Amino acid sequence: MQHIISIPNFSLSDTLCCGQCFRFSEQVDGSYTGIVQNQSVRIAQKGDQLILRALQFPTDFWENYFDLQTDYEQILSRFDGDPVLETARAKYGGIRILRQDGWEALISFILSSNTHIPRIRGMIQRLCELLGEPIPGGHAFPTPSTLARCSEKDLVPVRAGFRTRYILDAAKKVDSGEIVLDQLKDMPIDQARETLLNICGVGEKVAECTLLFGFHRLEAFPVDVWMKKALQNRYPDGLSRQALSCPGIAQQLLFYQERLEGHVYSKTY
DNA sequence: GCCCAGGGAATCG
DNA sequence: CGATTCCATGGG
Repeated sequence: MQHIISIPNFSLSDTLCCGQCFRFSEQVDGSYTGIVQNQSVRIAQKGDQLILRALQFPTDFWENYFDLQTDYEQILSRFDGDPVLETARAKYGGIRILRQDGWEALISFILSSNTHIPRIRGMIQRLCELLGEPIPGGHAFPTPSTLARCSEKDLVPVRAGFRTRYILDAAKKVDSGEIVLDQLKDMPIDQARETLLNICGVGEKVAECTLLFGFHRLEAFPVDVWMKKALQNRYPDGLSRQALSCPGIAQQLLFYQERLEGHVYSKTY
C-alpha cells in the first residue's frame, strides 16, 4: 500500500540520519528502507511530499510516526535571538522527532553506550535477526518477554559485549512489570528519569535519549561527547533561554550540526 | 598498536 | 561527593 503525506519544511534524510533511529538505510535511489514495529517500509521524499510503501498500517500511523501533529514552526520560532540555534535551524530545521517505540528506543540506547552509530546499528540488526519475529523484508524488534527469557550465552551472536547484561536487566524489569514503560509518556519528567535510572546500564545520557526518542519527551536533553563539544564551543557561558524553551529539539539540532560540521572526527562517518 | 566511540558501574580517596 | 578504572568490540 502506498501512502502520500504532505509535510512542510521537512527533511527525511536529516530526520532518519540524525542519530535518533538505527533501523533505516539509504538506498541508491535516495529513498530509505527500514523496519518500524513489524512493518518494513520504503520511504522517499519529493518536495514536501513523503511517499511511503508499507504493507500495513493506515496513513494515520505514519502521520503520527513522523510527528505531524506537533507544530515545529512554532517550536523553532522560540529559538529567535539565539544566533547558534538560528544557524542550526536554517540548516537542519527539517528534523522531526520520530514517535518511535519506547521499548525499542530503550534497548537501542542502552546498546549505544561507549560505541558509535555504525556499530549500534550492527548490534541492533543482529539482535533482531536472532530474536525478532520474521516479517517480510526482515525482522521485527524482539519483545521484552522474548529477550527476558534469554541468557547471556544466547546473546553472544549479538556481540554487544558488556552491554549484554544491561539489556537483559532491562528486559526482565519490563517483562515482569516492575517497570511499566507506557507510564513514561505522561509521568512527571523527573519521575520518569528516576524510573529509567533503576535499570542497570541506564545512566543519565541513556535515560535522556530514551525519554526524548522513545517517549517524545521534548524536555529531555541528552549530553554525549558530541554535545559536550558543542556546549563547550558554542555555549561556554551556559545554555541560552531559547534552547531551554525546547531542550529536546535544540539538542538534536546542536548534536547533528556538531557531528556533521565538527572538525576533529568529521571524517569518521 | 593506539585511540576513539550518542556511557555506565564499581571502586577509591 | 569527584575522579579513576574497567568493561567488549570494531573501525580508522
